[in-house]
Amino acid sequence: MKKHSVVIVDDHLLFAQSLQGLVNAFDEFEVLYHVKNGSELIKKLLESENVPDIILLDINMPVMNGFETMEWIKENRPSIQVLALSMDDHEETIIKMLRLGAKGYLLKDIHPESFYKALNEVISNGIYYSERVATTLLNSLHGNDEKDSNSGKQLKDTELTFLKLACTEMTYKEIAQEMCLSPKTIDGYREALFKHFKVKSRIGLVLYAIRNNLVNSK
Amino acid sequence: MKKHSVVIVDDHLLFAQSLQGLVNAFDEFEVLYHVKNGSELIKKLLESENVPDIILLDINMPVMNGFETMEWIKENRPSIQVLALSMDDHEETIIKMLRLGAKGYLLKDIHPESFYKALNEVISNGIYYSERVATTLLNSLHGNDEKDSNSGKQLKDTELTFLKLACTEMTYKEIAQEMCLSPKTIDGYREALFKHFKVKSRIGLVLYAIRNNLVNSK
DNA sequence: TCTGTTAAGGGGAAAAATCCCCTTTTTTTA
DNA sequence: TAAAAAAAGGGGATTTTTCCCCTTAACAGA
Repeated sequence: MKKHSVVIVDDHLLFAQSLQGLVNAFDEFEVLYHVKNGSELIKKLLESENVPDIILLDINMPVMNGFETMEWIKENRPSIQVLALSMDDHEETIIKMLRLGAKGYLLKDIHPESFYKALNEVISNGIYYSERVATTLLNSLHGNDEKDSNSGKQLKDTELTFLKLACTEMTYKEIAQEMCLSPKTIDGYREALFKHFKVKSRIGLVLYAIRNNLVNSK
Repeated sequence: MKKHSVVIVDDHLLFAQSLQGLVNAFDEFEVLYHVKNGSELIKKLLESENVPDIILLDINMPVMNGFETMEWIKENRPSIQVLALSMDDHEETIIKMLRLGAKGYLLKDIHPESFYKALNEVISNGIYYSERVATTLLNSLHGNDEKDSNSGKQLKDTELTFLKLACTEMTYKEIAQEMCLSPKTIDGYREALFKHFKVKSRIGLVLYAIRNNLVNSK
């Protein structure tokens, strides 16, 4: 029987290498190669006819992150099953990734046996959720989450731009200039986001944005 | 020849498990066990006479993080060589960990061969630095780092307390009450930290603190 | 075409944050 | 032990931030 082929995309070489060992230890799977980021993946996919069955995709990577990479795969290699693989258990991130077309979302603290199960399920059913992810999504659906229930409506471009600049030492006046809008309009965005995220101050906004990976904090 | 024994402390089970496979593949090393956090490590160390040669210690963990764990090891099992193992390449974090007694600092994007080298070096020389860590430390010594050159003088307890509360939606007035100090004193801390970190606003302070892991952002 | 919605922006005031210069009391240290 | 440095706190002014209520124009759906 032909083994299912897996590609690993993760900037943590040590992790990628170790994970490769783990996957290769499973009878049904084998790792074709692993790469450090989205750009490298695309290069490899373009230059090789050997299309993998599964891509294990990290989200936080330098150069080209998981979201951008996922978009490219969806556009150009829609037949590949993508499992997102991240330490980030924030709802915004999970939903964003699944919306982009990931077939499952694994947290890096997953137990190796569940990982094996995930690989198999994504091959047979085309979908897998880890338990904690499922719980998070359920909470979201039922609105049981104080802070995270806002993830439904996604931010408009202009709001996101504002948010990014708000996570900066700029004053609102400077942000307004940067965005070529009136300070009053900026104030409107501010108020909208405060309500949306249920925060009380710009500090709260920054913390929320960082915790939910809406801006890259580092 | 007896193999050198290794213990892995990391909350990412998948990583820990994979890494265990990698380490066991080296002739000279074998993994005794791996645990999810500092508390579990201590429990294991206390109930077993089998003292490991090397501990691979993650820093960001729930329950009991790498810093606290390192302190305990230094106090109670000083003969064990500890290699910190983190994704975090910020100077503050590296220096803090090395000050606490870690014998080396590995970044998780390290190449597996360097990892093997690190294990060997820490056994033979009792010390190892990955290249990027060494570079960071050199920059620090030569003061070539705009923002990070302040890592030398470390914060006083009271300043750190203030900083943590500043990374919160509390107003300064509330922080003052919480710390049982006059708002004016708090204002003094604020100004001192602004100068120390070369930031212009409370937002800047929060960003700096998060980026340098002075507070735990998540 | 009427109507509801949304983006953009204004007025104005209260509350926080920022800044600079100063006093008093401890604590260090030369 | 006298001088220096550090810690706690005050006065007061200027900006920024935050809030609430209102107007106008564009636009989409029934």
